[in-house]
Amino acid sequence: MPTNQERRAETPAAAPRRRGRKRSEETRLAILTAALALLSEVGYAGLTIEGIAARAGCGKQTIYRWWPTKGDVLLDALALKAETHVTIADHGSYAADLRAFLADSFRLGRLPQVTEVLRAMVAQALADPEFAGRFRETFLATRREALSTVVLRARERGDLPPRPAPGTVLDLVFGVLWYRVLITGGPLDEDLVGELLAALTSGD
Amino acid sequence: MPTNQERRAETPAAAPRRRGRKRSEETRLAILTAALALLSEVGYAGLTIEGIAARAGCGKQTIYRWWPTKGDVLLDALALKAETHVTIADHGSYAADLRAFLADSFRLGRLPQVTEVLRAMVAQALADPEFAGRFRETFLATRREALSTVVLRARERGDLPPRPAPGTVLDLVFGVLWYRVLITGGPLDEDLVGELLAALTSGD
Amino acid sequence: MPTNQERRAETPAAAPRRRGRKRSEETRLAILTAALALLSEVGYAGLTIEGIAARAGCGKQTIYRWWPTKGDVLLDALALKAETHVTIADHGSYAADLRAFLADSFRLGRLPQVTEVLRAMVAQALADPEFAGRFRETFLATRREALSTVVLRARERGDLPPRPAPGTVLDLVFGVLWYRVLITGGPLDEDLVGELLAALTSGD
Amino acid sequence: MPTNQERRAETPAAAPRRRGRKRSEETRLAILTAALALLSEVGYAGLTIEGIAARAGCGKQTIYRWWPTKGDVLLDALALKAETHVTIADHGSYAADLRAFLADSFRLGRLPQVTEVLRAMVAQALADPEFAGRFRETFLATRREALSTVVLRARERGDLPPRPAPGTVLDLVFGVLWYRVLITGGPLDEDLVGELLAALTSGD
DNA sequence: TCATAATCGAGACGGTACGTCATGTCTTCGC
DNA sequence: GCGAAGACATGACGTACCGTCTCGATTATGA
Repeated sequence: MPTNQERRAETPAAAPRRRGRKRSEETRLAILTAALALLSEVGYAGLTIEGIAARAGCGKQTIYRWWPTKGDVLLDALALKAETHVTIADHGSYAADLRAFLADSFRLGRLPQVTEVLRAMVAQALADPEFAGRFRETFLATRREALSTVVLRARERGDLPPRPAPGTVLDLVFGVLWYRVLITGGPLDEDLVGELLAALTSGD
Repeated sequence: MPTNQERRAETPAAAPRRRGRKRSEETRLAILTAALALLSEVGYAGLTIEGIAARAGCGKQTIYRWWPTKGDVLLDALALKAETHVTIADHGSYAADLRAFLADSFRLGRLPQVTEVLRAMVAQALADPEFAGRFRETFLATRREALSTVVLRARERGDLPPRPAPGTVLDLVFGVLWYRVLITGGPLDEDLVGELLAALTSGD
Repeated sequence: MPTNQERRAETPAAAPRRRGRKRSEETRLAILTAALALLSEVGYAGLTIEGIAARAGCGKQTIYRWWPTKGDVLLDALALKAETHVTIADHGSYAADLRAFLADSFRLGRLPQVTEVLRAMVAQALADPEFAGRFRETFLATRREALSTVVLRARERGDLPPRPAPGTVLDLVFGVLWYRVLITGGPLDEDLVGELLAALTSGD
Repeated sequence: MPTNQERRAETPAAAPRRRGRKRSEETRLAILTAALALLSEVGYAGLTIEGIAARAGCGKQTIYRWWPTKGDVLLDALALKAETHVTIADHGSYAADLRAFLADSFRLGRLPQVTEVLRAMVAQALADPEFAGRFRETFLATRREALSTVVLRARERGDLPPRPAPGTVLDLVFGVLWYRVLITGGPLDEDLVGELLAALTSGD
């Protein structure tokens, strides 16, 4: 997952040398860690730049210099915290690939530390269209791409039911996932994997 | 849809006698109208109790007296604004019932005034667990109940595919719906109706 | 001491008959008592009409109907609480009369319940010129009149030193008294009586 | 007159190094000026922190950061506005010293801008015991000390009447002064100087 | 005896200011 | 020039009272 911390890089190729004191990696980690800790303790609404700075032992300006919003801090923090990769290896059939993808995704979605951040980022995205764009393009896009790979491979293999269309498959899968995470709090368990597989593969 | 404005009513049956000046219905409507207008103009993050009071020409206390958060104001405002009923009449088959339900729901979900409020209420729910409870029990519960009626009727009719299970059907339908409304902004169109019908009725 | 509770009496002689429910004496006493109690508990700054009404078990309007400010409530309450008369009987000499007057005044001024109210009324007078007028004309005037009687009697008797002038005597006596009550919190004791007598009678 | 603006200074000698942005002297003066202007326009009761901030063009927090109450703002503003020194030079006799002190004090006490602030500060002191302490220790103490110097010098010189005692002299002088300023609004004129001199020096 | 009228407790109303909190910007000092 | 500390203008928070205004329920005349 790409991070969004390179706000100062004017040109990606040139200008690798910048004057003055270098960015403190130590401080950067302190900020991300503090953000995650505070998110667990006080929730997204109670999370403040001021609080993160105090907890991280840094000045507010240091945060504002590198991240535009608290949501962006969390976006980076997520990459730090959880190994967010999911399996897209070829298991021989659409059903097997899909099962593996779902199992991986749900495993992550059962970690409270992960769902907390996910919920926080949606909250930020709902309040801030610019962040919503960054969120979609960095975080969401990689997830959709992964599942997309699985679906397209099934199509090539000739093993994909005619309906639902590939785009809809993505929306159905991520739909239930986010719906349970954001709204009902329902479980992401083996049952749901079975139900989804049934719904998405029965038309073959 | 039940509203949540009866904060003072201890017992629904008893206590028909309340002393003191009565609540001003005029002011109540002014507040709900102002909240909706401001939501469109400045978005949920920019919506403030102070702003609503100013626009409605009332004191802040009058809002705090009757609604605990700005989300609750919107919850009531939604009931005022849109006719939120969906069809659950019997059309003879599961597919027909489902198609009617989806058409109705999507029609509402295409109104920007409605999706604005829906997004705002989820934002509030993510930031405020107590509101989340009220939101689920008042707004979401009635939606789920409607679709539940359709599904259970199909089961009695013997017309419901063995999978997905009734509960999962609800999660799949509302999952895509909320996913598009909250996250991708994708369309709630006739195509999606078809895709959903295919996924939910193919297993028979 | 005249009270200021007759706000409705248009003409003192005529119109003794008014229709409708009579003023509740019970409530009036409850209000005055509550005001004094609260003054002791929370101080003048913390004293509110709302608090008095709650403590007295009456509506706010009932207070506003009869008294224009909380200071006026206290003005009436003072008459209820303390016997505020001072001796102006003739003791044969200016010095004796003055000593008796001072002893009486200081005795009252040593009661915390009395000084609390005095301080409160000055606070109100400083914030509210209209009340200041009522305060001067009702409460202060009677005090000054009493001492004035003593001084003028001495002049007739030929027993008053040429200086300070009668008006200044009043200002000196009440000056120290209020200064200690309002500002330094110094004692109103026998010593002060002696000092004042020395200063005011030495010129004879 | 010492000011009370050094709330942060833990030790007067140490801690010369403070990090972060320095206090804005410009803003400080704007606040004091605004407070005085508003006091004249709307009186002490109508004076609000919010109003001062608006007039001074600063945030409320900036006022709360440096002064605990509006009275403390005025306490500092007084030092800014009026040259509050009084003469305590040796004029050769108690009577001459006293006359000079009174003339100086009364001259200040005839300036409406000064009496306004004095009345305001007493109002605050009556409502707020903690402020009363600060008021006594900073403002009042220096006034009393000045007159005390005059009186004690007279005692050394052997020129002080046996009564009233030095402490009582202070109370008598400041008593009349405050009584006229706070309560009767009587004049602080040459007549009063004469009367006071007569009362305080006749016992020799 | 019954309408009229004033009072009472209660409590909602439009306001204003409170004192606090967090925002994002800025200035200052030390590394 | 980065980073900490922290002052600054801004603006919303949620609360407390203000003084006014209905309400329904009590009393009291006086016609």
